[in-house]
Amino acid sequence: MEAILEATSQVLVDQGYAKLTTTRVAERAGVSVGSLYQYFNDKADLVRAVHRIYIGHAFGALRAEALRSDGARLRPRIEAMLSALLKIKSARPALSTALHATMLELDGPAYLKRMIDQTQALLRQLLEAHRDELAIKDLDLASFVATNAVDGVIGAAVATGQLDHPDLLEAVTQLLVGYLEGHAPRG
Amino acid sequence: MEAILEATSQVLVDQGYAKLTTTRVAERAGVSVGSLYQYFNDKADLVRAVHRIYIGHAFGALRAEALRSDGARLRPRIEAMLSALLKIKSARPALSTALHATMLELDGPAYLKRMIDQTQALLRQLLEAHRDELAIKDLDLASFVATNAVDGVIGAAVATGQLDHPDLLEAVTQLLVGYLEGHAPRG
DNA sequence: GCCAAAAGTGAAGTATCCTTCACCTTTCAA
DNA sequence: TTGAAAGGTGAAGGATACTTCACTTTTGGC
Repeated sequence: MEAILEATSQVLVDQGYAKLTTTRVAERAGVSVGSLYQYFNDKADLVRAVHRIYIGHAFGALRAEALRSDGARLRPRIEAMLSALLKIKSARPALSTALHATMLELDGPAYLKRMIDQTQALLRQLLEAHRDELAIKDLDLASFVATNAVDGVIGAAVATGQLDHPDLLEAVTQLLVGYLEGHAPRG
Repeated sequence: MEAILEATSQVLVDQGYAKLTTTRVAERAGVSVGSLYQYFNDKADLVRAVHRIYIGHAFGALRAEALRSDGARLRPRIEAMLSALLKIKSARPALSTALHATMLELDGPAYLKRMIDQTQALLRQLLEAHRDELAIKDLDLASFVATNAVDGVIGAAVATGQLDHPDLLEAVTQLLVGYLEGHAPRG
């Protein structure tokens, strides 16, 4: 089953979901087509499983980093979390892009909503812990904007193969912290 | 042909690319399947055409807004362009999301690269015109980050149906301007 | 009114693909 | 050793899709 999931990831990365067939996955996994259906209900289920694992991994790392840096100032905490995120994406850049595209196709906007809600909740918790350092009126809006801004930048960096740009981490950190700390003046 | 393109958009929005068949498109357009192939080479070509038109529309509006606001300060210019962008997305929110997902599936990361390059170039021009107001070392990095941050936030807003949030425009403007103007202090 | 070119039609050909299931192989407790 | 349960196999069924092309309809210049 491990082999099946790995095969799915590989086919997804270098053929795309449109060309991901049960036969191809089985072939690459070194098992027969029938075996796929022993573990997964159908083709979509297979991809969702890969995605679930990947996402669990990523969120786990982010949550862990949030805990580990508890007590520190906002900026270093955010930088640590962003650094963890970059590290995860760097491990298998193409996979995260391919999974994103596939889930978008499979579950449509509903998928995006789930992702956004989850990330937003994570960031909102962080912001609440640092509420006194900030002067944010609408925590929900702020975490929504911050979450998706980061996601946009990092997603683009992954897709264009610039994850290892030496100044990326600093730039994204600055984007986030600058927004969060500096958006009071206009209030 | 207009009808075919519109039918494609509609099917894409409420069925997704996986269920977009030539038969369905022809049906909704009120023509026969054969007619599709008189104007387009194949199914993918059809979707690409819709996308091309949509993107041309969007970039045209952005460029126009950039010209119209020539001479003004950076912040109002950016706000004007963002406002134009929000207006375009508001017109057919589901379409922009559906097209994005489909092109991602069709052309993979290559599609993203093209989009990013185009937007980045547009923003870079703007930044160069205001170089004296800013203290940016790496214009490329700055426009990359800014571009994709905005794209991430607005894309998420579209997908979650929050495009009409009253404070969205102000928040995104602040995100962008804050990043561009305020990222010197660390240099 | 005529006719050739352009536009339109849709049944049929060809190609995959997903999924099932009857059968085979391995595992392992008794 | 035995035999039943669990795991694995892959050919075949059933369904759907893309694309083509011989044929019909419309258009528009003369």
